[in-house]
Amino acid sequence: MSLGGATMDERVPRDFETLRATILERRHSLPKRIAQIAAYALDNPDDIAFGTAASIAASAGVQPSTLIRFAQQLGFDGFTSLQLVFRERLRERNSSYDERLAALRAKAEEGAGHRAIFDGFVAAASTSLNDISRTLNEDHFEDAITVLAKAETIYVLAKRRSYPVASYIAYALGKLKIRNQLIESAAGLNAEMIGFASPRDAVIAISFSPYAPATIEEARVISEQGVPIVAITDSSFSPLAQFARVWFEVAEADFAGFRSLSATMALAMALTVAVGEKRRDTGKKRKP
Amino acid sequence: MSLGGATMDERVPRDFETLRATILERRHSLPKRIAQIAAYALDNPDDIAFGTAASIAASAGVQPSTLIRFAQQLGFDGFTSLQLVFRERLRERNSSYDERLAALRAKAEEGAGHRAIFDGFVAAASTSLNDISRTLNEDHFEDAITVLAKAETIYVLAKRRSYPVASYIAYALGKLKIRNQLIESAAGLNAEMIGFASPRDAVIAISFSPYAPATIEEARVISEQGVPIVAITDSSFSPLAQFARVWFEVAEADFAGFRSLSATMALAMALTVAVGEKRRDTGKKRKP
DNA sequence: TAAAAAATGAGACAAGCGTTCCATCTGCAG
DNA sequence: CTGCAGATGGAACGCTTGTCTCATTTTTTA
Repeated sequence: MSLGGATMDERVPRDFETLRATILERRHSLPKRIAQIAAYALDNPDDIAFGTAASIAASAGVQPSTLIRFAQQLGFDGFTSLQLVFRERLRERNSSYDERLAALRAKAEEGAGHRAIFDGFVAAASTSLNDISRTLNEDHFEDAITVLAKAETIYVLAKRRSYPVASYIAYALGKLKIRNQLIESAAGLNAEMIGFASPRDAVIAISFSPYAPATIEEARVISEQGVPIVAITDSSFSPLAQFARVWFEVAEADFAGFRSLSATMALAMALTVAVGEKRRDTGKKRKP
Repeated sequence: MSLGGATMDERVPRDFETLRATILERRHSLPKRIAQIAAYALDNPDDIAFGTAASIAASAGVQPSTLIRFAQQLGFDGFTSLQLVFRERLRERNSSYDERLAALRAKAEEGAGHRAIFDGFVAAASTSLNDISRTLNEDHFEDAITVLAKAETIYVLAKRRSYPVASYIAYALGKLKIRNQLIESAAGLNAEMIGFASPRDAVIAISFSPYAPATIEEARVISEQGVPIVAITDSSFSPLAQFARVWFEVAEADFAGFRSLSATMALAMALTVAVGEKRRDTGKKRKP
């Protein structure tokens, strides 16, 4: 009976943040060696998650038994249960973005207010940025810059959903005083516009599934003229990839049926500025 | 000697990405049971990191010994060494959002090279998203949705740097079958276009410092016609704010002189979708 | 189809694990 | 200084772990 009472008194912290708070709170009332471990645990949470009781105790400069007393003092029944909290923390942190996005999607679907919609788009954008910064192929990036920096005129080709990116690229290239041509024409003169492109020029083409047929067709024509294409698309099966000299695979997360543009946008900005920088450098070298 | 040769032949993947690539590459040449574990490992990397050989084998539906053969086939000398790679992955991924951002920014600032430019733009975009999700005023957001949902036609007004956002809004509104008009005209008929707007319509206007004079002027004219304006701009001193019924302050981080658009973009997407949703709901209520 | 080779399953085993127990030490009240 | 309770160290224990071995099954080859 009294044992049952005792275990009910001590609320066992099940998540890392609660545990952390509990430790900080009791910090000053803990015995010396136990406090020593407490400090080590908060400083090296990863070691607690992965290490063995023996290795952790050695690193912290205490005996393994002290480690267990520490766990018990916090209400756990042993080191193993305490370690689970530290492991769970790693699991959660790792998948937090995807899970958060999934949760938001579910929330938004059941109609949980407009704030959820906003949060969803922010989460989708963050996820996309995370992904691209992990997966960007640096060699492709360098190749693309080389191709574009050599071009006399950079043509920019994108329709529909990708069009905003194209219009931004055109704006930024203009600001950098790099000659460029956005392939769009209210008068339906795209074909003629493309006809002017030569192998000394280059194209940035952007298209995601479902690929705008016009983009694909224009990319085909322009690549047959020998103009090198730098493509931003969403998979190696993209019809755009086959025409491209260099292509980037960008996986954008979506929300409410609308895919983010943040990763594509960041890549586009980086490409543009890097090309500008490369031109300045080679310009200096030519006429020093 | 022959042993030395053997170990040198097999390059042991030390980081998770390499390991993943290796597995995917050999996927089809692996024995059935081994392939079974390979698939499980890529699907449940967390389980591999934390589980014991026995528990993982049970979850994957194989014998523990098969797990070890899998590890050896990849060049590891046992399950334990393979597990270390999966653990290292969690350790690295764990670095929190802010830490990662700081690392990116540091790299971008000190490190020359083109990768640094890319990192810089990703960092700027992430920072902007962080900021906006902290500072977005929920009441303003609701007000803006109310104003826009009531509009017969939504006019979209933005030039230069903000134009990509406007073109995206127009695209998304179109997809949601919401009548809209992007205020741009190759023929210089903007004034006439604006003239059609009535108080039963609404405007989304976007402009950041240095404010495009045309945007400000058009916003002034259209507000004098009694058309409510929802503005996205960068400060309360913005000339756009004074004409607006509702306005949002969006602080975008910049890199290399180019400001991010990610926060503005996320807000624009959220506004658009939320308006679409609100219209569906009130539509249902009106004629059930 | 028969023989050889590769893959697999299942049990054995030593090493290392978390935990417990008890002797010793430390700090403090009387 | 003595007595005592809590804190600590270190050895011992039982159990689970990863790995190895070997018999059996499956696949490949001739």
